[in-house]
Amino acid sequence: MRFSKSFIPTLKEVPSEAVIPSHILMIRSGLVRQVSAGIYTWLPLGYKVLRKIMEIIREEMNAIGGQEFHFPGLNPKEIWEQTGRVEAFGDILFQIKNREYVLAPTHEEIVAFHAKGSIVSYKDMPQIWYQIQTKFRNEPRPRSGVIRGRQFIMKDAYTLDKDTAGLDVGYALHDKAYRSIFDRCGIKYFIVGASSGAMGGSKSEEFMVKSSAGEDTVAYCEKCGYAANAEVAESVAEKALHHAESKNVYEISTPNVKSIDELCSFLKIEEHETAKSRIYIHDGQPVLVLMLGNDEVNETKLTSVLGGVVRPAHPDELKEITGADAGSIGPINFPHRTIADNLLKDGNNLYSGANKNDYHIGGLDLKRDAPKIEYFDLRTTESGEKCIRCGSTLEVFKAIELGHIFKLGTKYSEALGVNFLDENGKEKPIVMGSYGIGVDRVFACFIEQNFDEKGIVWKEPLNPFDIHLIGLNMKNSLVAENCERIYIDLIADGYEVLFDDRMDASAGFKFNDADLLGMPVQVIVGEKNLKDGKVELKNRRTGEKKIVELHRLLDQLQEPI
RNA sequence: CGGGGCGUAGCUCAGCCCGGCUAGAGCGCUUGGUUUGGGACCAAGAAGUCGCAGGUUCGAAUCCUGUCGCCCCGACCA
Repeated sequence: MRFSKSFIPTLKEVPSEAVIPSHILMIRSGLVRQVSAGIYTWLPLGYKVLRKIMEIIREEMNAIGGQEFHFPGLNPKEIWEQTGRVEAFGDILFQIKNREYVLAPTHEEIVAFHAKGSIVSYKDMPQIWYQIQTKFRNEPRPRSGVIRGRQFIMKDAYTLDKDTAGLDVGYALHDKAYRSIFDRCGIKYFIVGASSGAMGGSKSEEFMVKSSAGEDTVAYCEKCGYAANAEVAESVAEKALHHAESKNVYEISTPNVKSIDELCSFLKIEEHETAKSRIYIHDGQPVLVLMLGNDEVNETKLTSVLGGVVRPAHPDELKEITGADAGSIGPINFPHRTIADNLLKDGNNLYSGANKNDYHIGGLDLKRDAPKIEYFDLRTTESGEKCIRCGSTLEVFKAIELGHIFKLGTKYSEALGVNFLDENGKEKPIVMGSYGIGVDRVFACFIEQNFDEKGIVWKEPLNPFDIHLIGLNMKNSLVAENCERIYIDLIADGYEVLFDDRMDASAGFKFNDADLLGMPVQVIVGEKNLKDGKVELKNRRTGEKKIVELHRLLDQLQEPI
């Protein structure tokens, strides 16, 4: 493709609306343009890459027996009301003003609609139905470029099975297909077991990419692959000590000591010898939550342990409940329920608050002094702690969800009455699975993982072009003529070539555009080398250059630069 | 939805606090010329209802009120 005739609007300056690298580079290199918050146009070069991603997805979905559909984006609202999801999605669901339609944020309802009355026998299953299509969600806050948009492209697939054993098979096939898809796209990802949330259903896995632009926090072990959402992640951490000799409880005056840090430096003790108290209100009743040292309470774990509604106590409630302000609260003589983190079990000679302002206690023996205490895993996992599976070091970081596979079960088939007859002539609801991939996110994540200070660094197979042919000074007839011939030869040899044939752009301008656009190989044709019958090859990723004989160009391209 | 920031030429931004000639710069664009191995140079030029509406004032990009949009943090997130 000739650059001079292409719409590739590159930008020298960093667009003000973009913050993360992929977003900045997608705009600067003319791949996308924003139309409104969370709404983007894919420009030709970007759409070319997007099509490559979609084609990989298509191939892998077809390989597991998937059949491609094209479901409507516009859905009757009625069908969404039948599954209760108008309410479940709430404001996220776009609703059409002048007709009773909604813009589909996903397609379980429509799949169930088509299955109903058509998939009527156990002999009709299994089925794998999928599509690659635009989805609409009224996100309250779109962000990070195409990573979270109000309109985005999703590959969504659905399995229809007669029983859960069949569902297990379909789920495993998708797990395999997803690994192939992300592997082929050259993306570094990991897999997290997750809760299914508002989709309904049981088992699910998320395919994640590490990124500071991510919306989930996960704990990950590089060595064994253990990965979990930080809300549920477990780790091995050092327990509180149990000393042979248990001291008696004694009061210590600690004026103005409010935090564990201050307590440690005031008493010259280790964090590990202290027990921190936090007060929560659980269904209206106070609960003291005791943590070892400075460990943070994981409120998701706390909520799942307690059930019901849990919130931190307000500062003015603390005094009323404990007799002291935050910083001096402790478990001794606390008149309400007390729960503690597992790490504190059997701990003794601990320091904690005295429930009296400006006083702490020493010699706390939990078994002896707070016998009714209950122990649970309540702590927030932090980077550097040990993996519960292999003992290696865990890392905690932000991540982007690229794909999600669910075992839905019969939620939608029951709601919409999608039944079949089994081997015994008995009517049963179809068992469904649902599987999504954020196609634009694959694109953005690839860039997040493949760029440098000059621009994007594409690699096979997503690169929009194989070769960026740069003609320096196209007004020089020697350069122009040779470029034209090279361009034709490269295409004839099967390469996809972007030919920078612009007459008026200076050399430096072209070099910088080429680095920004990031094709894997640059073929640089200038008067200097051409006089000796040579051209230059540059490897975009390594920056390495090689001067080669023009007549040996095609051979040289076969070899690493 | 809570907190913060921004809206002036196609892009990046200055001017606004402290109201006052004809609203600026760089990049980009047009024309002509000179250049051509790392974002060239000279000359001439086109281009803005200062987001929108209302108000205060002799006078508003600038002050006030409202409104819309965009970005960031948080909440939310199949």
